[in-house]
Amino acid sequence: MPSGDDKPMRTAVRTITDLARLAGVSPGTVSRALAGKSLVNTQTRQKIEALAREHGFRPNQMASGLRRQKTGVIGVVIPLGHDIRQQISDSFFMTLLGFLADELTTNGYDLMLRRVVPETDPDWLDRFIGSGMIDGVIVIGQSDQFDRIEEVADSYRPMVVWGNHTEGQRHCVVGTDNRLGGRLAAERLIAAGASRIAFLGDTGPIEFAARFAGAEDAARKAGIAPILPLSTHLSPDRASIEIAAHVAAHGADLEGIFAATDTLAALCLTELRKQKMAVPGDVKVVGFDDLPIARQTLPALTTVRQDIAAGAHGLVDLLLRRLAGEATESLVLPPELALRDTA
Amino acid sequence: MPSGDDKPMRTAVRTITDLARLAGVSPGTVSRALAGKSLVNTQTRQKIEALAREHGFRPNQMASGLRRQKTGVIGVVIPLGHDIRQQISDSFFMTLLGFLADELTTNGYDLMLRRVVPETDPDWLDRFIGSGMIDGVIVIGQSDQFDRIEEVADSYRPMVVWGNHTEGQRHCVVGTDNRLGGRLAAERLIAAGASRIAFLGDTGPIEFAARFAGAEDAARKAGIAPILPLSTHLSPDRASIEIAAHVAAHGADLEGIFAATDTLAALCLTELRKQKMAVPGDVKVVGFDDLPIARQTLPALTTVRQDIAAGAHGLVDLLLRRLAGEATESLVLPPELALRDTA
DNA sequence: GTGAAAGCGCTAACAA
DNA sequence: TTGTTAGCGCTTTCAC
Repeated sequence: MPSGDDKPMRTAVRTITDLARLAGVSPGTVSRALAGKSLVNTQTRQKIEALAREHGFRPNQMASGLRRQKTGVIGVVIPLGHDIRQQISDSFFMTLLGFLADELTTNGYDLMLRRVVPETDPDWLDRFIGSGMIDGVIVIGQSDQFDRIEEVADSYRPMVVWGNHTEGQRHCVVGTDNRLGGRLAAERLIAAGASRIAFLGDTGPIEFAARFAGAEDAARKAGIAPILPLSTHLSPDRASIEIAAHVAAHGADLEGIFAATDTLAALCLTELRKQKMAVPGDVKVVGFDDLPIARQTLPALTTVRQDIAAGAHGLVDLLLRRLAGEATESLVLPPELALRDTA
Repeated sequence: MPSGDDKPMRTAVRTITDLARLAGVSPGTVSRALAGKSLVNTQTRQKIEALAREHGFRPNQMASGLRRQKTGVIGVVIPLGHDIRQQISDSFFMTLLGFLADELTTNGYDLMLRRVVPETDPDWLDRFIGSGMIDGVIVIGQSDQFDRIEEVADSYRPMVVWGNHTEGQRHCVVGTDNRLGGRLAAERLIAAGASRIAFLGDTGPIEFAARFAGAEDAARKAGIAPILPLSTHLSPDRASIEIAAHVAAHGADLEGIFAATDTLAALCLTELRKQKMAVPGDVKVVGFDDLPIARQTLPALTTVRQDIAAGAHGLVDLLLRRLAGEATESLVLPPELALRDTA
């Protein structure tokens, strides 16, 4: 390898002013040219673009943002409520995040991700919004922060939340009709012959509460015994232990289990197998979410599908509309039963 | 509800200057007070802090960033290579991302997430770095962009990459010793009695190539037949079909399968079951990653564990050091065999 | 310990 | 069509 420097040591072009000097025009013209404004001579524009490319120049987004009072960044925040650490690694949130990244990129926005623990930082939402770094915010999951979100929604428009829709709420939300989903799940269990049914999961979070309520609706309508709530945490480690105990205590009495998430359902199937209970023979199981894992459990899991891609699309679409000043309604997505082998 | 306005309509305090006026000091003093600098009178500081709290004021980060030439944001970029869309939702990347978010937050940084498709945007890395929005960048996965990353590393210091370490490379990388991991996997298969072994997955990506090479090392050392590479895509849909075909074509000849990822291993187990092959009786299987799913397959998956939390910690630690001007070595993490029931 | 003033890099009037 | 100019909100010398 010859020792010569191939690359000429050009003066670094770091600012629009540097580039202007090189092009023999004013900074304003460079700004206009690079921003694709119409009022620039084609030749001038081409010269500037060529120069920019040659020197790998890109306008500083912080400066541009400061001046234009917009950042081109959307904040995505995940409040970690009840179980501090588990939710984030929850496959559902992660999948949603992936779709969100795509949707935002497609619309020319960057994504700033923040995980917060409202209990230790009650100011989490205002802090994010007030940072001046984001043009709008998407909140993934209401956790136990419904009231805080409502308050903020009164004075801050560009916010959309993934979660449960409650009659009369003031913040714009996108989410599956959890109550209907819960009803579908329980109806399936009942149709498969179960009449002593349990709900597996914490009924505290509002989404789960709605799923539980939907199941109760179905039970009432069918005239069977009330749904038995069996509380668990969401982290796999704790949940496994809790599920084992629940199955040992109530397994013999149960004919159907409606798990609040597919993750819990999968753990439950493992536990039922360990305790020699046949699925769907002895007990039928229905999950919620339709994550990839639902196809791979044994037997394959019957579950309630949430359309995550549609959800992400809705979140971004509504947020952009609000950014444009539109007043938007919430979007409630219909769940759908994915019928497989456990019920 | 009474109709009166409880909240006094205060003049909005949006800038440090507004707050200065209220406090009867100069903007400079407010800046110093809020930044926690030592040279401010304690009384003045407290008055300013109280006022800031009362009005929910937070300094604008874009302005601060522009002035100080740093943003407090770290970019995390995921290049989507061979299979365009699948990798992101890959549970492994998502888990790593979760840990990264925590590590960065702990260190006072925000996280800007970007997914890029290098094929359609060859300039992906420079564009991100040049945006002026980030102080440093973490690249998750080398994909097929090894050379591009090497080039950039020559002139841009605050970058750390998750991926495979190659002798003599110039970019700072954190990752598992994939070759050693591959050797562990194959050695386990061999120890379990398999001597006709296949590698399931694309050997193109450098990480996977190293895993394959490690398995070949073990095969050579044990004097058994060379490892048979069975190529697949990573997206579950395509992979299922390909795996089904591979199993049908080669299943009878095989005693061991080393899958490039747990996700592929899980699909493979499903397929083997469908085609009535007993695991580990007829064929033994080892995965890679030790994702949560590995505990839930049937039989539970023997796999090679990557310590994702340690990886995230290393990435952030090295990046912060580089930001501080230190020259850092790459970090190669030791994989570990998680012995379960499939081999 | 505090104020005044300059300026980070960019954009958008307003002129020319 | 282009140049000039005045800031966006903040930090940081440099005086006092």
